[in-house]
Amino acid sequence: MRKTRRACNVPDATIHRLPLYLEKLKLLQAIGVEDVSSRQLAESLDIKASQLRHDFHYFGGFSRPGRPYQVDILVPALEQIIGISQPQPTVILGAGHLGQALANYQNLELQGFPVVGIFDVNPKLIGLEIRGQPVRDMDELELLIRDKGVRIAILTVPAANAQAVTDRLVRAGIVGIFNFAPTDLKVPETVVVRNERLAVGIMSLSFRVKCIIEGGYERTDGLVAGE
Amino acid sequence: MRKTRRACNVPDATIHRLPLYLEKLKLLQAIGVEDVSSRQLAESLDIKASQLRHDFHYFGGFSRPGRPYQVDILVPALEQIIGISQPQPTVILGAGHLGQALANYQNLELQGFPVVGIFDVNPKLIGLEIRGQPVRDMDELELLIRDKGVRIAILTVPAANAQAVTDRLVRAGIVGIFNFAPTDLKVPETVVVRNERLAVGIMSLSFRVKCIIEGGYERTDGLVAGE
DNA sequence: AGGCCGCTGTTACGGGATTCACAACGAATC
DNA sequence: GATTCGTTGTGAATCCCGTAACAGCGGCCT
Ligand SMILES: NC(=O)c1ccc[n+]([C@@H]2O[C@H](COP(=O)([O-])OP(=O)(O)OC[C@H]3O[C@@H](n4cnc5c(N)ncnc54)[C@H](O)[C@@H]3O)[C@@H](O)[C@H]2O)c1
Ligand SMILES: NC(=O)c1ccc[n+]([C@@H]2O[C@H](COP(=O)([O-])OP(=O)(O)OC[C@H]3O[C@@H](n4cnc5c(N)ncnc54)[C@H](O)[C@@H]3O)[C@@H](O)[C@H]2O)c1
Repeated sequence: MRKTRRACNVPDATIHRLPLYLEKLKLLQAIGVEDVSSRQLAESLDIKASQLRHDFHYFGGFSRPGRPYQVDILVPALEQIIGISQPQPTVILGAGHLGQALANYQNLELQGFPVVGIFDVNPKLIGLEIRGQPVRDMDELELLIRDKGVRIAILTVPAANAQAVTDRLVRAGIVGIFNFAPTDLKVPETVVVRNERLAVGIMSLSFRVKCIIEGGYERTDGLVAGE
Repeated sequence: MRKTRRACNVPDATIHRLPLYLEKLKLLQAIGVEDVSSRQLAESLDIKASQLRHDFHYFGGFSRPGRPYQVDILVPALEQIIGISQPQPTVILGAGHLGQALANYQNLELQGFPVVGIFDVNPKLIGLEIRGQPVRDMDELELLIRDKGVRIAILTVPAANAQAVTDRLVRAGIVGIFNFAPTDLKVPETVVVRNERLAVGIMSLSFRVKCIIEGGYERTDGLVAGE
C-alpha cells in the first residue's frame, strides 16, 4: 500500500526513462544475456550509471549490493511498474491518416498496447479493415470500452473535434488519453492526458539546427571553442 | 555574436515552450489582438507568468517595463529565434504508413516546414503522388537536398535501416534529423537528432493511469488524502 | 502634477533532478 | 582465509529549473 503511494511521486523524468530501460533490457533478453550491470545498461543509453540506480531506487531497487541486475527479474518488474504486465487494450479515435498509421503500427501491440477498436464518424471509412479490424461507428464506442475494459485512448481527430470526443471518452470511463491533436484538452483530475505535439518537436529541432549553423559547434554540455 | 552564443545555452525546457507561445500568439494575431500581457499569455497555457518572462529574458526581452508585449513584434521575433523566419524545406525518408501520414499533414507547411521531397526504396511506392508531390527514388536524394537547401529530414524508415539512411543524410549535408524509428542514431557533433518515441509516450501514460486506478487520486503536485 | 495601477526586466530564492561519494556486500583469486 | 575487484543501495552535494519578489518604467485618471 505504501509502495503504490510512493510510486506515484516518482518524477516524470524518471518515468520517461523506464521505457528506454525496458526496451534495452528486452533486447538483451532476446539475445540471451542473463545479467547486466548499471554501468553497462546506462552507457548503452548515454546516461550515468548513478542515475539509473537512483531511478531504480525509487522502486526499492531490483538487486542487492554485490550482485548485478538480472534481466529476467528486471523486465517483468519494469513491466509491472509501467502497468503492462497484462496487455492494455487501447482504442483509436479518428481513422484518418495518422489514425490509420498508428492502427497499422505493430509495435504498439508488441509493447503491450493492442488496439481493440478504431472509431470514426466518416461513413466512407466505417467498415474499412485495418490489420483485421473494422473501423467502427462511434455508436459502438461506450459498449466496446466497457466490454474490453479499455482505459487508454489514442486521439487522432481534428483539433476542432478533440474536446468533444474527449468529453465522451471521459464519460465512457477512459482514464488515459494520448492526444495527437494540437489542442489542450480539459479533463477531470482523475484522467491523464499526454500531448504529443509534432510542432514542439520539429521547432525545437529547428532551433538547435539554427544554433549549429549560426553559432559554431558548441553544445550545452560544455566545450566552447575559445572566446 | 555574443547573442548567438548565449542563445544556444538556453535550457531545453525553455525551448520546448517557445512553440507553444508562438502557437497561441498566432491565434491571437489571427483574431486581431494587438498586445498581450505575460499573465494573459501564461495563464492560457497553464504556466506561471514569471516563467514566461524568465524564458523571454534568455533572449533579452521583447518589450520594456510598463508596456505589454505586442503580438506583431513577438511573432516574428519567436519565428526568428526558432529559425523559421524563412520556411525550412524538409524531406521525408520512408513513404510507408507514417511517412505518408506526415506528408499529408498540412500543419507541417503552415508551421514553416514545407515538405519538398518524399523518398523511398520501394518501387511500388515511387511515383505515387502525395499532396502534389511524387515519392522519389533515393537516387535523387543528394541532388534535391543540395538544390533546395534542405537542412532538416524526417526519418520514418524501419529501425533496421535507420542508421544507414542517417549516414547518407549526414553525408548529404542534413543538419537536423527528426527520428521516428525506435533506435538511437549515431551522428557527428555537428548534427542534431530528435527522437520521437511513441513507446515512451504511451508507457509513461500507462504508468500514470495505473497510479490513478491503484493508488487513489493524488497527484505529484501535492494533495494526498490523509495517511 | 501627483498618485495609482499594471506591466516588464531582473535578481534572488527554493526545490527538484542529476551527479558524486561511499558503505555494504558478493564473488573470484591467490 | 585474505584480498581485491566489481557491484548495488543510499544519502549528500551540486547543479539547474521554476517561482517569487521587487525595482523601474508607462500610462491613466484625478
Ligand atoms: N497526419 C499527421 O501526420 C499528424 C501528425 C501530428 C498530429 N496530427 C493531428 O492528428 C489529428 C488527425 O490528423 P490526420 O492527418 O489523421 O487528419 P485526418 O483528417 O486525416 O483524420 C481525422 C479523422 O478523424 C475523423 N473524425 C472527425 N471528427 C470525428 C469525431 N468527432 N469522432 C470521431 N472521428 C472523427 C475524420 O473522419 C477523419 O477520418 C489532427 O488533429 C492532426 O492535427 C496529425
Ligand atoms: N506507423 C506508425 O504509426 C509509427 C509510429 C511511431 C513510429 N513508427 C516508426 O516509424 C518507422 C516507419 O513506420 P511505418 O509504420 O511507416 O513503417 P512502413 O513499413 O509502413 O514504412 C517504412 C517505409 O520505409 C521504406 N524504406 C525501407 N528502407 C528504406 C531505405 N533504406 N530508404 C528509404 N526508405 C526505406 C519502406 O519501403 C517503407 O515504405 C518505423 O521505424 C516505425 O517503428 C511508426
